[in-house]
Parts: sequence; structure tokens; C-alpha cells
Amino acid sequence: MESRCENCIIRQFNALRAMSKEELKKVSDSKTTKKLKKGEPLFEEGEKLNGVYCVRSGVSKLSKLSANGKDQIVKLASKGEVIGQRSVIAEESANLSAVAVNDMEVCFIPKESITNTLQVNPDFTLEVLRHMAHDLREADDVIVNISQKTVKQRIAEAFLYLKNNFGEDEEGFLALTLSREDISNVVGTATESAIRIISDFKKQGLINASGKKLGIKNERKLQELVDGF
Amino acid sequence: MESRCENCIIRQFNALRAMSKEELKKVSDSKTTKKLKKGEPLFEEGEKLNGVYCVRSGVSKLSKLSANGKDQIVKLASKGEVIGQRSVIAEESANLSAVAVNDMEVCFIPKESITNTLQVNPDFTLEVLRHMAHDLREADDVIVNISQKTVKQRIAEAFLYLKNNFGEDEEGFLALTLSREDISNVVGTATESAIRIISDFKKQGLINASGKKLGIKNERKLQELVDGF
DNA sequence: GCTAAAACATGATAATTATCAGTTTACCAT
DNA sequence: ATGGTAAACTGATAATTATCATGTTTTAGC
Repeated sequence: MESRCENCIIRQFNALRAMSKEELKKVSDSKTTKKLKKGEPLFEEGEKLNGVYCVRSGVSKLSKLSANGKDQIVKLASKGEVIGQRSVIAEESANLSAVAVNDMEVCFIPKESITNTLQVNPDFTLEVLRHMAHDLREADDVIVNISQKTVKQRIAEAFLYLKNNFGEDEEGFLALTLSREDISNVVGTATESAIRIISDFKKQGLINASGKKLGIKNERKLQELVDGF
Repeated sequence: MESRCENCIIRQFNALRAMSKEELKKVSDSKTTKKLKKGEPLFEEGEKLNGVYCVRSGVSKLSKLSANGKDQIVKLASKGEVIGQRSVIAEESANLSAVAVNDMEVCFIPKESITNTLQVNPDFTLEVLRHMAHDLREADDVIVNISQKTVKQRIAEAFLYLKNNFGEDEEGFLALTLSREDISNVVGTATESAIRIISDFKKQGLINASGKKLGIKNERKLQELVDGF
């Protein structure tokens, strides 16, 4: 049996919490649940979206392909985040692709449930607006980082970001495991460059690595690196 | 005598057009007009904003200082654009500095006029949301460009951007004149690198330059450069 | 119009980063 | 458990970009 949005804890993390009982009921009646295996796409850039996706579990990378064939990851979305709302609101086709980084469970919410509410419930609209304001700030910060910091600094920062946003497991490894290629696509560099720097970090004792699993060993030093010594 | 928002053409370009007569009247009664000379700041990053600025004329650069002392320009805002709304909505201090690129005239609108309307007028809130969705898309695109394109490509793109967004004067020069340093801060590179590439473009006949004035000579070639030949 | 300051320009060099080519390792499906 | 495949790694080299030093031109203010 499908669970209802009304009882969904995830909702507390996003704008859906500002919906009225009735609005939420409509969403719940029209939503569908979808499971994705690691690597499967939610949607591709250029696609028309008929709704948004609310992440219940797992992580999705939002990325854009550039002319030289490399993907740039613009955002990692996890539990509670709503994917695709920018495109739905702007009534544009998707600017980014969304692909599952690990196994995911998402709810698909048809766009009508969202757009109707946007037109009549200012609480909801304002809440969505606040989330988007936050995303915009983050995007601005990424622009500054990517253009003013070295690859080494950006990779150090990525490690700290992964720890702060996705936490660590019992053994102290980062809870979100990204491939070296994904890391390079987050920081915007060649995969080989990322690999080399990660190896360096390991040799210097800043991080530890066991296969794909990566862990932070010396957070202070990493932070110093980010800040430019 | 001060002009009234109700009669202001500029308003058509931004979310204020979705305000009701009464709301607009309040804005008009509480707004103040301000003139800025080239180089003067509207606000600095970290500052608390008590309202937003609506640009009547001139252009402002929104930038952020990085640890290495270089400014990164994140956006150029001109006629009709509202500056500072992201910070006001998120109830954060300013993430960016806003400085006049040329002489400007702006209206300052106290934040209460905005936030009150946001809470009760979904048309207005949605309109602001749409504008922010647009800004977010642009920011995402900048991230991809800056990390995946060469400096040469980004400078070529900047020229095309300046033409498309600010137009040309009677003599075919770009209507918005930026210093080489500002250009380097837009594309995220060292000033010397920008200067060198601009000189190159001139030698190759892609652009022409007379002092600070810059003009596009061969738009097709520039576009080919951006697209990677 | 003159002058100081700012902006622009160029060369030499160093540092960073990408690319290519190849090897080793880890992981998944059978 | 094992073979095939993708990911991780390494070295050599090239390309891009930053930095520093210095000279020249332009601009803005008096």
C-alpha cells in the first residue's frame, strides 16, 4: 500500500509543508512512486517535464553536458528535495539532466497540482521562492569558487561538502560514495586530475580511501587548504 | 517632482507589474530615488538590506570578492531589474556587492512593501518566483560555461552577451563599455589574460577597439569560437 | 591643455591543468 | 570463484593560464 503525503515526514523539508490539507490531498491522490537503480535517469536535459520529483531516499545528480562531452554536476539532491520545479515554474524544458547516484525512491507529482497551488496559495509560493532563493545563492557561490579557486582547493571543499551534507557512516567513511569521475564533474576538472589530487590527499593523510569508499581524516587541514593556507 | 510607480514603464519588466493598485500605491509612497555615479556602491556583501533596488537607468555589477582578492562578477543588472530581492526574501545579509558600472538611477523600495505583498498576493509572488527561476537557470549555465570552456571561449561569449543584452550604439560599438578588468571578472580570469585575448581578437578582425570602446566585427566567427570551432 | 593616475599592453617565465597512452585494480554477473 | 568490464591509477607531455615586471597609452580632473 502506498503511503500518503499527509503522513510523509519528508514533506517537512520542502515547500509542500505549506500546502493546505485539501491541496495536499490532491497531490497525494495524483502522485506516483518510482524506484530508480543507480545510474538510471529521472529525466534528461531538453525533456519536457510533466511534473516534479520529490526525493524520498537516495541521491540524484543534476548535471549538464557541455560541448566537449564532459558533464558538469550543478547540484546533488537528496531526501526531501524537489527536483524539476525550476523548469515547471519557468515553463521551460529541463535545463539539466537528473540521474540517480545510488538507488532512489522518488514521488512524481504532476505539475498541475503544483501550478494550481502556486496561483492561489501565497504561503506555498513564498516557501518555494525561499527554497529557490537558497539554491540561487548556492549557485552564485559555486560560480565564485569554481572560477577563483584551484582544483586542489575545490576538491578539498567537495570533501567537506559531502561530509556536511550527507554525513558519515559508522566507520567514518562519507555516507555518499561518488566515483572519481563524479567528483571531477562536481569540481569541474579532468577525471585524471581529480584522481591524482585524491591520491595526494591520501598520501598526505588528509583523507583515507578504501576502494570507492572515501573518508575525511584531517578536517582542519582540508579546511585550511580551502581557505588558501 | 518625483514620478509615481503607477506610471513607471520600467515596472513592466519586473514583478512589480503583478501588484494591485493599492499595493503599488504603497510602494510608490515609500520608495525613494537615488542617483549613483559610476563606481559607487549600492551595497556591499555582508550588508543587511532594508529593501530592494529597482534599476531605472544604468547598469550595476553584482560581484563577490574571493580569498585571492579578485572580484567575480556574477550578474549585470540593468533597466527594470530588481537588485537585492534574493537577500530580502531569504532574510539573509547580502551575498554579493552591487556597484554602478556607469551612472545610475535607482528606486529604493523598503522591504516591508515587498514582504507584505509576498505574503498575500500569489500573482506577485509567482512573478518574483518566475524571475528567480530564470536567474537560477542563468547561474547554472554560467557554472557549466566557466568550468568547461576555455578563457578564449568565455571572452568570445561575453562579447556576444554584451551585444545581445545591452545592444550597440550608432557607431556599432557595444552600448555597455566595460573595462578589461571588469571583463576578466565576468569570465573569471586574470586581467592580463583577458587583455591579451582581446588584443588577439582585434588582430584577427573579430572585434574592433578604440580605446575603451569595443565593438563586434565578425559575429559568426565569435560564435564559432564559443561553440568550439 | 597638462599632468597624474588608471587602464592597457607585452614579454618572460612559472604554475596549473588537460590530454593521451597505458597498466593495474576492483567489482559485478554468471 | 572467476572472467570480463569499468573504474582507478600512473607517467609523460602538451596546452592553458597565472604571475611578475615593466613600458605605453588613455582618461579624468584641474
